[in-house]
Amino acid sequence: MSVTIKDVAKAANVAPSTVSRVIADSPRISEKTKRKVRQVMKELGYHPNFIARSLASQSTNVIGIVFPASGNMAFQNPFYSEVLRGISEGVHQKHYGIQLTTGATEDEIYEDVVRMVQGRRVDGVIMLYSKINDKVIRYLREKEFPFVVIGKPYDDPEQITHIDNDNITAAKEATKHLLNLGHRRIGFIGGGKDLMVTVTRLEGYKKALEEYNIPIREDYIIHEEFLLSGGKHGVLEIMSAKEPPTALVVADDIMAMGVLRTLHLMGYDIPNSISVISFNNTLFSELSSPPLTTVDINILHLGIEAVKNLLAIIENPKEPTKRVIIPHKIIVRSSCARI
Amino acid sequence: MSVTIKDVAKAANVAPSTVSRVIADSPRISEKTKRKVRQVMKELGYHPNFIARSLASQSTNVIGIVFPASGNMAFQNPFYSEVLRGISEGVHQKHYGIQLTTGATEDEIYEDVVRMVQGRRVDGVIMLYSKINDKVIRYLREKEFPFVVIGKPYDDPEQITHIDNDNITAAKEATKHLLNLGHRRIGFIGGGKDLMVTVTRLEGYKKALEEYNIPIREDYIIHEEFLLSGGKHGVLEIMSAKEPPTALVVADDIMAMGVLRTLHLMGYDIPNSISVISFNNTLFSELSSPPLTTVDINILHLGIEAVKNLLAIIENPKEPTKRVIIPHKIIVRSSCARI
DNA sequence: TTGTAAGCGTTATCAC
DNA sequence: GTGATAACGCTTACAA
Repeated sequence: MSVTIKDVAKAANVAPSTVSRVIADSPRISEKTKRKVRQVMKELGYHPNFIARSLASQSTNVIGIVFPASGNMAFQNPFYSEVLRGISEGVHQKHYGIQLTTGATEDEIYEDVVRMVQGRRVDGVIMLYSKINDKVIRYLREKEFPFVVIGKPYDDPEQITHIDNDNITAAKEATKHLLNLGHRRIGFIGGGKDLMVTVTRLEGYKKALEEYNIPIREDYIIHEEFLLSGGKHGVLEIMSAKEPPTALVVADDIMAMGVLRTLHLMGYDIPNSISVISFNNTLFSELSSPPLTTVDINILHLGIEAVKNLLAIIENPKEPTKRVIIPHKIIVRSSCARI
Repeated sequence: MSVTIKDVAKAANVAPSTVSRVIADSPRISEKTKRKVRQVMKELGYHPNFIARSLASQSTNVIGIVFPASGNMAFQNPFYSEVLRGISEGVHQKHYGIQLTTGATEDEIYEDVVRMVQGRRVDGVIMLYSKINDKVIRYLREKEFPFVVIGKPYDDPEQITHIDNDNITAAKEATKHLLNLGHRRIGFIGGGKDLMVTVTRLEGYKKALEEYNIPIREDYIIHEEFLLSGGKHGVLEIMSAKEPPTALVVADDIMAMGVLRTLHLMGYDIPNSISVISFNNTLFSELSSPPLTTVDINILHLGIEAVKNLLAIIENPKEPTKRVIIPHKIIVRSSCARI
């Protein structure tokens, strides 16, 4: 039906292999032949069949993107749109395509990845999350399939190329920001305990308190989902302590939106009766009232670097393992005040 | 390297074609053979190579998603995350994969689509936007390639299967909502003039005014980008009219966020000194202050229906053209008041 | 019910 | 420099 390499070969009076070489711009073909063949390709409206090429060359020029499994509500979080934007940018110049997992549960996503990998649909994979004991990662490592993770891998981080922020330091700085404003009763609201971002940000929070010789209180540490509702539940719980905190470190912007709103409903005035600092600097933090003081983690670059490093691995499987740290920066807005 | 259909055939003492038939669950194979072959597949850890299958069967089980070209800032708008969620949901059960365009400009996206289509990488395409004189649509129609559009096609809408809201009626109702609250000076802030959502929503706005015998004022109609900044510019312009409007119809939530914020900075009190109604009912509208009265267009179902209809076309190219209208509903919050 | 063999459209390995 | 020809891993007539 559609025009193939053979049609071009016939019309140009050369062999199919020659046409293939012209496509690959092989230096072993004379300029004259190249010109002729290209001319014919244009006339006939030839476009290479990538599927056939993939089968023959054992590579697809497509990379797979693995989303986390929060009932697919993950999409709600602008973090993913933004990181996808970065990935698109990185991938586009290199003429790679991207394919997404579509599963909603952990098992479905695992199946998606297996299908992508075993089905030879992709040349490599970018993991958009990192959690403790993840079977997807285990699988990818077993297969020795090219992949990078955005975030800090739980097992053997020195053996897995990953793109991350220094979340421990970032959280430490965020907490110190509060400390420096005079707060001493500071709470932490994070996502699931098994998510590495939560783990590392919690660690930074604890370190800051330790530096100030402030004892860690378990009732000041709450884990909820990275959703609006998670923020709501978290704040209800944490503020029911006998001595409620005067400031909150919230591990995610969207969660912080829930926190802000609930606090407001409870009658708190932000930042005067309670301060809130959060993470990610997505559009939400700019738009909330009051605008959120938040840690900008440069999501776009997480995506861009992920692609860059994954492609390096794909092109050279012996590429040494790397850890890339994207710088962060506290963006001071109006959700924190001196106590 | 990895286990193929031949390995399975050998191990199970059958022909490759038999294995192939077992995979396809052909009724012409005895249960006994099926059991045996499946057993061997499990033992050997066989997984079909989709690329090879695609080449042989001339179908990929992948659909392409085409994003609009607003310098890729489109991702900023939760509309796309949400519609993608719907698409994922629809696609997943059918075991289809999704591939995204990654281009940022109109030309890049066009190239992406051509590569997807000519490269036989996808079986069909979902357009996530609709604009006047779009070369992507023209190309898809020329090729007679399966596609559906989310939104109303500009040319020959009766010849293109599309999933849409009744945006004219929706905008009419939104405007009447304002009219019923006593407003008579009502402005419209929409996206680019070439976007069909803008065109249809503007039309609905005009119709409502006409019904109330209110003359259309050109200085009350503004076109800006569907971005935060678009809302800001739009409101600055519209409020500089000699007789500024007392109410605004804004064609998009995120734009409305910009409108709200700018209005606030200008000293307006919403909804008491000016009312705002918008569209889409994304998370933003719930979180803004005041919460936005907005038209819920059921984005999730736009995505789900798009997939359903596209798959129908892929499976049966003779499938009649359809127009699917997803119901809308005004969600009353706190951004509109009686004048 | 199962096997044989010819594609699917490329790339890659030999020759010449 | 260019041309045959054999993969790549599967599907699908056509035979048996």
